Amino acid sequence: MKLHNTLTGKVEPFIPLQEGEVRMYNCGPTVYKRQHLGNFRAFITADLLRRTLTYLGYRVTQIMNITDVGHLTEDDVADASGEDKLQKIAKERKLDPWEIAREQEQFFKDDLAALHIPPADEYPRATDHIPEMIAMIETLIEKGHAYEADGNVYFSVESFPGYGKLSGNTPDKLEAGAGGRVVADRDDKRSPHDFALWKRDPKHLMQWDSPWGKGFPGWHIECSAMSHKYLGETLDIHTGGPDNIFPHHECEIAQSESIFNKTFTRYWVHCGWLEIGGGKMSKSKGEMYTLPELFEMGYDGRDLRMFLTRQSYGGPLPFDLDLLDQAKAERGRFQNFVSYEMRERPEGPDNPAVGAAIDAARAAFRAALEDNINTAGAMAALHTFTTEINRIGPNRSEAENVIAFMRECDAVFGILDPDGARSLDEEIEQLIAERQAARDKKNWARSDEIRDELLARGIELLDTAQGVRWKKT
RNA sequence: GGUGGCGUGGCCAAGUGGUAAGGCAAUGGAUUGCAAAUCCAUGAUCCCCGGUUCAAAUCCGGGCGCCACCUCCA
Repeated sequence: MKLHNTLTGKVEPFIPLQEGEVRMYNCGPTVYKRQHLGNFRAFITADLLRRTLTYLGYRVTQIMNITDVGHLTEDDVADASGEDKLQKIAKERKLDPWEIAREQEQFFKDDLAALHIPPADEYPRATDHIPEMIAMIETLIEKGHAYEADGNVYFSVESFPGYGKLSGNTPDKLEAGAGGRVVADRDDKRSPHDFALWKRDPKHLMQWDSPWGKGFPGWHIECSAMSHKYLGETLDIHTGGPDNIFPHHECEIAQSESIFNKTFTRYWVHCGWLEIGGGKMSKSKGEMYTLPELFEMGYDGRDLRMFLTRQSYGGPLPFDLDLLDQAKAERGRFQNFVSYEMRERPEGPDNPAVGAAIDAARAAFRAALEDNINTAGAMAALHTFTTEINRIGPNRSEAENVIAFMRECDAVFGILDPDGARSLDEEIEQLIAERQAARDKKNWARSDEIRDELLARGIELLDTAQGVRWKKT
């Protein structure tokens, strides 16, 4: 298995700290507003990693945080009007921020389920880990990495020489390249690059007691605290969206490594942006789609999975409805293959080419995944496979092996509907029978009339060599 | 200004030294009562200009274009 590591900028062999076991932390959602499709690219990437590692035989422990405390709107230049997003929405909706956080957390989990993303081992909430964060901040102060200023606590970036190793944004570069954007307008900070560990703001709706008075934690410390609690001092994998690289993950490294004096995360994995109209899909910009909106338009969770997984996770992914249709059509090809082409196959002589094709496809599939989760390559292997099998025309038992293999691969992609009990109501069964009778009499007009009627009701009829088949559209 | 990424056929996209996977769409053919599905066939001087090499989409240098981060953001 090879993975692209943001820390080195290279694809490198993945070797977990403990053989066969992977400890993975995923930066989760900020629960103040419904997540949109772009957000889910990061969560699908985490899911894909977990599924791939599991497929390859690793035992994976997966932790995803829930950021329910909200972030500082202006981490560096917060002032009296600086407001937390959660708090802002709460005011607008005249609701308790806790209520919104819990409601949005549930929506998030609903959306994960709709995307067929199995739950992580834990979804720790930031607000449930305030004592752990405070303890870490105290340690940072003791070790000289942080300082208090009037109820605020800041991390001193210059106390950590490794700052910038993840993103390339070292303090000198930030200084040189600031372009007027880094402004030292907070005089209680020793350096404009220092970031908040604990904030004092009487107007803030979520408040906790601390050694520095009432206040609330800075954004970055929660991930250092929770990853440590659930996964230990060194993580194998830490994931997130591209926006997390700087400053969030850079700051996490500074905090955790300053405390434990050891590598915080061995492999940093970040997905690329989901782009719409040439730019990123973003909560703070207008154009975006939530899952319920897309379901309303007739796409289902597996179509969205197909769209989000069919190309490599690392680069930018353009989004528009035409591309989503392309993905839906591509998924339809696989679904059709397992649900119809390979069903009710006739008995017949064995063909050794079928087993050989499965072996070859499995090897190609696995090799692609091991190469930095090359999903496009793995998909291509399956397309080549299905075409070859369709050409061969396997017998009944061979077709069962083919389906089993496709299901095996789908443990990674999660794009195939399980063929549950397939039944139609009696009226429809009767119409199908009536049409068959009409066809036997070559009454094509009546036959086509029934076919059109059923199509309008979402049942598509297909006349095959094995008789009439139907599928839901 | 700094940092990171991207530029491959109509669309999407693998491939990072040996002469371009795959999907979507389109067209023709086989099959079909007609369809659908399926199978077969058809398309690329890999952004530009130099250079290295027997050999470059792939390495090096220089351009051009696009995106993002540096402020909350997956």
